[in-house]
Amino acid sequence: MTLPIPSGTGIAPARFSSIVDEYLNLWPHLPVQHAAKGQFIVDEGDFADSSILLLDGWMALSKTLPDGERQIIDVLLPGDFVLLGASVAPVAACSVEALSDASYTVLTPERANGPEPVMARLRTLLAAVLVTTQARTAELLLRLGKSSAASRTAYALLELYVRLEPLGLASDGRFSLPMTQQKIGEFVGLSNVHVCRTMRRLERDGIISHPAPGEIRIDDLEALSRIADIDLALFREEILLRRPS
Amino acid sequence: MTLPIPSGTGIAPARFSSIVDEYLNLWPHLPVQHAAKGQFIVDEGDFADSSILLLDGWMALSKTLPDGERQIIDVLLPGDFVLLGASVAPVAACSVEALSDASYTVLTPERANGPEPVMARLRTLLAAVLVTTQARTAELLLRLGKSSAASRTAYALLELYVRLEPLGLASDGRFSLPMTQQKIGEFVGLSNVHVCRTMRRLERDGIISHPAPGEIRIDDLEALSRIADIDLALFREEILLRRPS
DNA sequence: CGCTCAGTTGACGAATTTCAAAGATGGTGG
DNA sequence: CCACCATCTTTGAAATTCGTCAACTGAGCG
Repeated sequence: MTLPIPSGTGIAPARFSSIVDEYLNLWPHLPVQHAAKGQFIVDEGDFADSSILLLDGWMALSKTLPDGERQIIDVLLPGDFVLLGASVAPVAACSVEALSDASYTVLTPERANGPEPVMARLRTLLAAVLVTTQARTAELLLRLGKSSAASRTAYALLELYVRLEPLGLASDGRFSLPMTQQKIGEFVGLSNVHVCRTMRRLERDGIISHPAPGEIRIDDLEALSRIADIDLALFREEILLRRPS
Repeated sequence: MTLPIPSGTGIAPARFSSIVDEYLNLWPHLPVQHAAKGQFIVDEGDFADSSILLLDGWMALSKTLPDGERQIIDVLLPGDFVLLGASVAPVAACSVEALSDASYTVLTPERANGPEPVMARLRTLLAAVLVTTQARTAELLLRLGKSSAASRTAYALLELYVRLEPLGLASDGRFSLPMTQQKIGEFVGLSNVHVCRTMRRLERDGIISHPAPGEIRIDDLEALSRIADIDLALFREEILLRRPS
């Protein structure tokens, strides 16, 4: 199956996850939408009773305080979807922003909640993706609540790496990261200044490096996991879908 | 419809939420399970491919770091459910602990993913409950990342109050809170000591009071909302289900 | 060439944790 | 009924972490 999806920011083309295949097989004629880097697709408080299925590129779910402080709730990668709202709860709790140029499609209840067996299988996958979304949000919350700056930063890099790898978007510890330190700070709950200090230290300690602007390489996965307080094997089980064999 | 559910810690009997009604109408003969205060129903890393629907009492989703620090990801109230795992992602990312004596039932995919219209309606409700769960987790994450101790604490009290009210478990700003300051700290990411300081200050400022041990009264909802950086009306829309009229 | 924006670094101050100890409170067994 | 125990709350003082402010650097771009 070939799709008219533009290449994103990845260093290699994404292998589509099973959920994207499933959904696009079911609805082959759905319009694919595009968003430019920096564009907001949804704003907090908007009416929303559907979901977004990300096909290519990076997006962020975020919330903002009255004083302008922003927190990124979750980073979305190809194959992820956001349950934005539902008919009895139709208000979006988060904004959705494109971190890179991105393409996506809109998933409505009618296109997923039908009685057909195909849809039942789709729902099984959707539930699984939801579970992994919750799992990584929980990990993030744990670190925002109880961990140091170093641990949070290490965690963020590790989460992204672990998720990018099965998509073919990271290899040999190296991946492109289309986020400024400001945005990384919004993700892990630190000031941009402190993100810089923390990452510099990781760099000086030989744990990560910076082969090109916008790219990261993890040189010592073991050490990074230790700093992030992560058991990699368990972590992968929690936030990745089992590969259909 | 009358159910053999023991009264929880509430100061008034809970009116069951629509989702509980719906599910129990659909499966009237399901065993209701009980858990004693402090008991863990699920541990992080356990195999899990089903969900828990809380009928009565309080539960907490939590995660623990290797050094023993714990973060409460979400507090569950009657009518909430947790999507613990799914067939392609069958590992529980959180532990589930009873904060008070509680009763619950187990919700499996077979009991929700069928083609029957009743199940489709149940799924609509489940999706809505999921949306509200995500909404409050996002609010919490925002505060752990970007807010002061006062704001976090105020938020926690407010979230619980707003959720308890439509269940008939809070009236006139007053509700019972079966959590020690230690646990509140695990929820909002503060040390028990600082929770104490912060709540004492709110008390001295006449914003909350403490009519009895284990009970809280919000005396100045307006002020508490301001401290928590919350727009109450919008907040209610995001974390509450629309009442079926 | 100069502009802007992201990253970097230092110095300082504020918020929170940790450590320690002293009240409450409730439950339990004598 | 009381004494004791464990647990929770409260408060103070010291130590730490991180945010803010400010200045400088470097890369990309018109």
